[in-house]
Amino acid sequence: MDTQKIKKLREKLRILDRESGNVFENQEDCCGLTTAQCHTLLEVGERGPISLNDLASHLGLDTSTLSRTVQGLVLLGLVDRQSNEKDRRSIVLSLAKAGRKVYDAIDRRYNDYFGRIMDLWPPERRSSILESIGAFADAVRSHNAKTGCCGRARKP
Amino acid sequence: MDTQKIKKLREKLRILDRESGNVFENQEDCCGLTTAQCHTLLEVGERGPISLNDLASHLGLDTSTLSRTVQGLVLLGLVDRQSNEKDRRSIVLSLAKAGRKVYDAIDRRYNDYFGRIMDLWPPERRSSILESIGAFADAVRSHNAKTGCCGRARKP
DNA sequence: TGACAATAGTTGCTATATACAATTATTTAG
DNA sequence: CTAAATAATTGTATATAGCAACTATTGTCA
Repeated sequence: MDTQKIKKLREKLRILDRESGNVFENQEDCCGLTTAQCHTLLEVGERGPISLNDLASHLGLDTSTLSRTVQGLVLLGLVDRQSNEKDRRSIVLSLAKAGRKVYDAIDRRYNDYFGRIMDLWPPERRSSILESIGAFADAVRSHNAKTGCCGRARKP
Repeated sequence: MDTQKIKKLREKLRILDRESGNVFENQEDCCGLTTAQCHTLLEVGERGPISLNDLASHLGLDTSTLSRTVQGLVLLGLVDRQSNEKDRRSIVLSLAKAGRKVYDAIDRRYNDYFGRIMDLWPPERRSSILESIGAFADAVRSHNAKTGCCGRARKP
């Protein structure tokens, strides 16, 4: 494929990374949480109850890193950390009551933010954009998985 | 717009962020450079000669952060840092000869990587995906700029 | 079944990346 | 000409991350 187009794509991806990466990565919009805490809380909300190990895989993080981030959320009373009775090595993470509230607030803001952007286009255009981004993201992921190219979570 | 679709989009964006963010963010593929150095070198290659200030804006970084990253690249002999004779407060960054070589190597790998992904689809599909990602990235950027939503580079 | 391997999580250590505040040198404005 | 503004650097602090070592379990197989 034409190198110029690829370079253009790379530039757009950089823009997307910078611009959308920075959205809400500030304490006001993340309810006083740090970026890592915010991501972790959202992920627990979406996937919980979940073990630390599984969550680390989804986030592509080392368990040691996540362990500390979770520790912060537990101390803030936002996440519950219970021992799994079926396998007492493992723990079960879920949203605490206060965590649910914070999750909902952040979730709503994210939805508003991206909703407002998508509303810039007419409906068919929206679907096409959603579809393209989805296809591209999936392709990148499966390509990485196939080639073992990157991301420590799948290296070994 | 439908909340479910927005949440799906957010998930795809997270995947994209994690997967494509991690591409080449390892020393083997970045020729022994750190992530920040790698990004900076690429940006100097694309936009140089450029002042530290302007480069920091493009990267959305504080000048102090970039100053240190550039310092590393200068010490490695990859970037030239010259004083601007028109305004002696400012400096002019450009690729050194060795930096050009490293730039070319990294650039080629990025192009190969994304080229291989785009080649998964037939040509019309490719154009549509490129177009969608471009439009979305631009929309996010202009939305952020308009609302002053985020990114320290534009906060003041 | 009993030793040894594998797994889940935590903690110690270190490196990287980043921002804000203060400082220096220079330029621009009033 | 002095004062404000600007570009870069340096001092300091924090967040994020991974690897290695360790503990506590669970699983395996001889």
